[in-house]
Amino acid sequence: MKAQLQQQLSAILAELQYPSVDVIFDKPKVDAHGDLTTNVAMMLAKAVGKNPRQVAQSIVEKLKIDDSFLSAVEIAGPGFINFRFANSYVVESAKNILREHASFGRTQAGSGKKTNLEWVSANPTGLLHAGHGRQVLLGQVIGNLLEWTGHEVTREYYFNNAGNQMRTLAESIYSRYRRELGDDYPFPEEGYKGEYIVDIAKEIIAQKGDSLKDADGDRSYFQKYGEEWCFKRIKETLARLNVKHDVFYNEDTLYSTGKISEVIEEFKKKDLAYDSEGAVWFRATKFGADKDRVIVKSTGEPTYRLPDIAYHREKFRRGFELIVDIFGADHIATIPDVLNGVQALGYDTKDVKVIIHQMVSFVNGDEIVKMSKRNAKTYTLDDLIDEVGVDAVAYFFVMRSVGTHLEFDIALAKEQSDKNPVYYLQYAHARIASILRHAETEHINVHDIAAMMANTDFSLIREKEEIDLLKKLLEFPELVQSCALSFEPHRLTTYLREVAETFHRFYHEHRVINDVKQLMQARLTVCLMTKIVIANGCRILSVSCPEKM
RNA sequence: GAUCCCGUAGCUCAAUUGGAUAGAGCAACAGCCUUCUAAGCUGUAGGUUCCGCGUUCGAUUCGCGGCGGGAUCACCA
Repeated sequence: MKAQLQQQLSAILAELQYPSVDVIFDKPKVDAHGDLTTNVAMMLAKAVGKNPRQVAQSIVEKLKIDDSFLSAVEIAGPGFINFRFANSYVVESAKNILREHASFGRTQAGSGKKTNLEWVSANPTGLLHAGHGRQVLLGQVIGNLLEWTGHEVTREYYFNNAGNQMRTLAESIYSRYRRELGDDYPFPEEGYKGEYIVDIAKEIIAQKGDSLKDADGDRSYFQKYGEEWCFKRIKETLARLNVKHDVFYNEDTLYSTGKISEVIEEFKKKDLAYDSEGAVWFRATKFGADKDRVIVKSTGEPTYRLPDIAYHREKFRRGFELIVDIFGADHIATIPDVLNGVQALGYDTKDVKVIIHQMVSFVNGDEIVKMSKRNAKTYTLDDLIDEVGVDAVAYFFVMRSVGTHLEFDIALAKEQSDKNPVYYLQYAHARIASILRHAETEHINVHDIAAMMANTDFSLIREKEEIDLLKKLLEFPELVQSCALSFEPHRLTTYLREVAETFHRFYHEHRVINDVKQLMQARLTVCLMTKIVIANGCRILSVSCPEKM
């Protein structure tokens, strides 16, 4: 429809010898302005030397409209041309929802682009805390959106099980181990204070007793044990949220295969790196940074920048055409260095999309929930899931745009009432399911979609609330596409809320189960279409949609 | 001090990526259940979109300058 109109309008512009401009359609906010609007007349007004409404008039006069598609074309406001869909067009289009059902909303906008999505990537030195939830769910939903738009997505988790942090982990466990055995052993200055360290130490005692007491500085057992313990827990937490990574990429492979030294040499050859004070420096100032950055410490160990750069290069080498990273705002400083490094190696950074989300704060009603790391008792993501449930966690973490700080109200999230937006959405789905169950007692097989289509007289779908609802449902594929391409999953929650709202209004105005068999059938079909869209949307959101509440 | 993000109704946030009368949810007030799920619906009230200047037919959106909040500025990741 859009494409057709676009073509026709472009032809008219040419015929009128107006300069050619892109004909773009928007969906007006206000119902009175129709279903599609274009601002071409305003764009042209100046060049043509006429006022926008006159320009619009001249265009509309040439327009041939097919009234099975459009019921009205109007010039409005400063010079908008507004189009209103005919009901028959809306209803006809809506049949696609039934035809495609579980795939309705999928498009090929990504045209099979090989995409690497990296997120979570927490090192196995501890548990995921509640704040990690935002990243976990953002990545999950963005991954789903990319799949729904035809990207070929590899979900990846990058981790480092060597270096400082892991040594600290081992040292922390060892210290707790000795203390649990009754020794007065010092706890490392920057050690991990969480109580899970004590749990790990106790497990080791249960298995090995005090046999590791005099390890003579060798902490490898503790490190390995700690790493495996933490990773197991992290994966379990992710699994509760249905998050599953395809690849766990170990930073160490970058060393063992020589990718790190390769980058250093290449940088030096290009005069992008130099030795000084016993360290190797990256000429970040060449890319506008305020000072150069160390990439290899005087101890010989690289800083995080170097492996990050090598890692991104490997992503390109592995054939990915789109590379998506999700980071919290606390990592913001590292991004320019990595991008500059990758660019210096000859790759186009426009194929790297870095999504930075702002931090999360937790409140419980009026009370601020602290999750200080100094505190031994941290609030973990598991704790949060236990408290509010998987669905609320999934929904709440993506319902705000990534650029804003997210305030997560635990009291609201666990409230099973209309205040809670998750329940509002799920309730709409359950309500429809309930209606469909009633239909089955009327001997209508609502699961046989082909039969539903065949038995429905679509011309009976004509109430305003029904048409409004179908229009809303028909926005779904384009919305999914737009959310995916702009990496803005929160807009999906906004949309689904509107769907639920539009459905409730329809439900309130029109009785579905009624004595007029044909009318009932038509309305059941509308219900089924709505159910399909809500279910598909929920699947993208990783939120369940219950048949009963 | 520098860099990045944010500033919209009492609170939490949207706003189709520059469009028309800035919208939802909570909270407040007033209505609607003998009938498919009231976890719902309808209505009322609530605004100098932080301030100023600019760009243009048109700015919450873009640019510049302030003010306020957050994050980051390691030979930690």
